[in-house]
Amino acid sequence: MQLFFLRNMETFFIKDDVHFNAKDIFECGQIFRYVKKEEGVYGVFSADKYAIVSPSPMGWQIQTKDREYFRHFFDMDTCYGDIISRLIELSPILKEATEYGKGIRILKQDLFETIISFIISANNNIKRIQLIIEKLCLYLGEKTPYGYAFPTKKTLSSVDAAFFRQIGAGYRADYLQHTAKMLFNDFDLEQLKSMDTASARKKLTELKGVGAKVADCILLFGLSRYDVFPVDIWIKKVYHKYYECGLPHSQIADFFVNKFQNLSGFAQQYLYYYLRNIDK
DNA sequence: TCCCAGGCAAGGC
DNA sequence: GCCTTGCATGGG
Repeated sequence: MQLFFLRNMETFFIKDDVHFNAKDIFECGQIFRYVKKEEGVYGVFSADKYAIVSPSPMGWQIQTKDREYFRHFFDMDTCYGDIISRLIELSPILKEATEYGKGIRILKQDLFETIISFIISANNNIKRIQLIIEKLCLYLGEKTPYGYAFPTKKTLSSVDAAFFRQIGAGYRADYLQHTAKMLFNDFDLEQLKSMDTASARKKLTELKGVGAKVADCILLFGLSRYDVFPVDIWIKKVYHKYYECGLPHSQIADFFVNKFQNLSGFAQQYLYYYLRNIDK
């Protein structure tokens, strides 16, 4: 096993835990700025921070300048074993889904980056989403020794829609331009943290390009709200394959939140990852 | 050529 | 409220 050592980086280890697996964490669809270096070895960016995750004889090795940030980022204070057993009690299919994706952890991502990234994600495929975000960082992000940071609110608000079109954002260019300006000028992200989930969702949908599904992704990955269930094309397949199927699209999220309550976000991510890789 | 991708906004009813 | 349509782009 080759170890990747970086200068000026601290190292910490996550002792062997079946509920921590780099592949599951990064490839389950929750995050776009990661690079697979070799089997089990990933570089991951969050805002202007960076870490390398690799398996080692002492457990998962995390190398970073921002140790505490990434302990929090990887949600190390949550016991995923408990969550999984409770989910299995709530719905039988979660037994297979959590077995398949047992190494998933829901990352605590940078809020601004999450908003912009998931606006780009709408009606798009993951490869292209990653490519567009990569260009965003390359052209507007600060250069660091390990790659480009995500652009700041100020920088992102200073470019026009033509820039976003040029990097391939398509019709989302206007949403991005408008929302970047809103977030820099008069939209207070901090207030969202003290709002209840329903109010925060309503507030988020005031942003251009943020509808019900994107808002739920922002709440889940950027605000650590677990009483949400983002419904995209894959979750619709889950719904029709494993659950009842008489509800209109707009009520499917409520159906799942009613079932999984404050574990909905976890359930959603296991089911999404499972169906995307099993069903294709 | 058509269909699809972590949907949204706008307009019709 | 729910449903339909148009929407940029690149890959299959």
